[in-house]
Amino acid sequence: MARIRSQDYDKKRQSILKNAALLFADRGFAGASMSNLAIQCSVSKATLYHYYENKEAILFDVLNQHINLLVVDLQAAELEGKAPAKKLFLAIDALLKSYENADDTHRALINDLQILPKQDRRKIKVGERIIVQYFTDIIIENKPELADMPEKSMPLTMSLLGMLNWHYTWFKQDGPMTREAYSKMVCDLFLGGLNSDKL
Amino acid sequence: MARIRSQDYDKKRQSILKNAALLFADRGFAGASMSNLAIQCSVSKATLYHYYENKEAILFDVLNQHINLLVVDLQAAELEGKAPAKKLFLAIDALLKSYENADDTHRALINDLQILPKQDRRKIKVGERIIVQYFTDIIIENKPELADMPEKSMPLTMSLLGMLNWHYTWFKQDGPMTREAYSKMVCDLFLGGLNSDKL
DNA sequence: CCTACCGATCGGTAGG
DNA sequence: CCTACCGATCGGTAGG
Repeated sequence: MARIRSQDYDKKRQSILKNAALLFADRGFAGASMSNLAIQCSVSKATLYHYYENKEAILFDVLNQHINLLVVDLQAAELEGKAPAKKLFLAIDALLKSYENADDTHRALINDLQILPKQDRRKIKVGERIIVQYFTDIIIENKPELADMPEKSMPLTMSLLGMLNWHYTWFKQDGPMTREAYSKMVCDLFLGGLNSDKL
Repeated sequence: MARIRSQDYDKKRQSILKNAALLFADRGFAGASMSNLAIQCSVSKATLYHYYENKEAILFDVLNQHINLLVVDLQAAELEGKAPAKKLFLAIDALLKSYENADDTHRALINDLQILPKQDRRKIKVGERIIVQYFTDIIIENKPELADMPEKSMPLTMSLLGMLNWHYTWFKQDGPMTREAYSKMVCDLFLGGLNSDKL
């Protein structure tokens, strides 16, 4: 017999995730209690345990869905046949757009990933590595001689990702610069530096 | 009557701070208990409350000492009379060197600053703003027309600080690139981009 | 600076 | 006999 699930099972699960990400980002994993989360979700604590085995499983799902969405959004960028510089801009912009409205989950990833047991942490890191490789490949397309210099291409990739991953700490939605304008600035800054004679 | 302090009062206080930073970075502020900390410091829990009024006061001191040291180390860099590009390199290198052995406090700053009450948070942010201004001034020295364009210089400064503040997530002490070599790479990358015709 | 505790709240689970 | 929950409370531990 097929098991029957509540009509809004997925909707409720997503609501738990959304609220958990907010709480984890706000107070940290340990500081966010299951009671807090239950109230935030307008369900009983027991209901949370119906959807998730324990608190850690919620954190894992928050981080896993976040990293999966980033990968999907990046791979949805249509780079095929574009010039290398254009590809870099599109990739940067796709990542920044994916970060939009995901500040909470981004914070949770940065702050709380290490709390997960090794096994789970490794699964998240697989997604992170895909993103790093994605950008490394585009950077190498822009400067082919880096292909055989991982000791240079790695720090360069991490520098680029540093700019993008730090963005949430200072960017204001209603500031003087749009997300897309910042994508362009980062792309120009990075490529300008990459192609200067010093590097 | 003057109160008498234990001979090693300051030494013990620093030991508490050092261990607290480690615990906060490892488990987050809420996840690090005063009991954990007492054991880590080989003192009783009551002793901790002899040195600090409460748990938040320890966090504040960790973050405050960290940010103060960063400011001091930056201001100790001898920039006087150096060329603008050289100044940028020296400032970047001073910050990265100051981060050395301070990964825990850096993590605590990123993850747990928001937990402090507004008043305390503001005190820490004063130090952060000094550092941002310090780099902005040097960037403007390297590209004077940015002086009247804060809507451009601000994102540029934050991009540079993003690279530096993200460094701890991937840098390995025994990796192929030294801290100083990375300072040089970041400096060349940033100045190369800044002086390219696109920006 | 210690042991011995407190009010409260933690993550998780019982019966129905 | 199932699922999807609820009110109440478990044994331990938190900050103080």
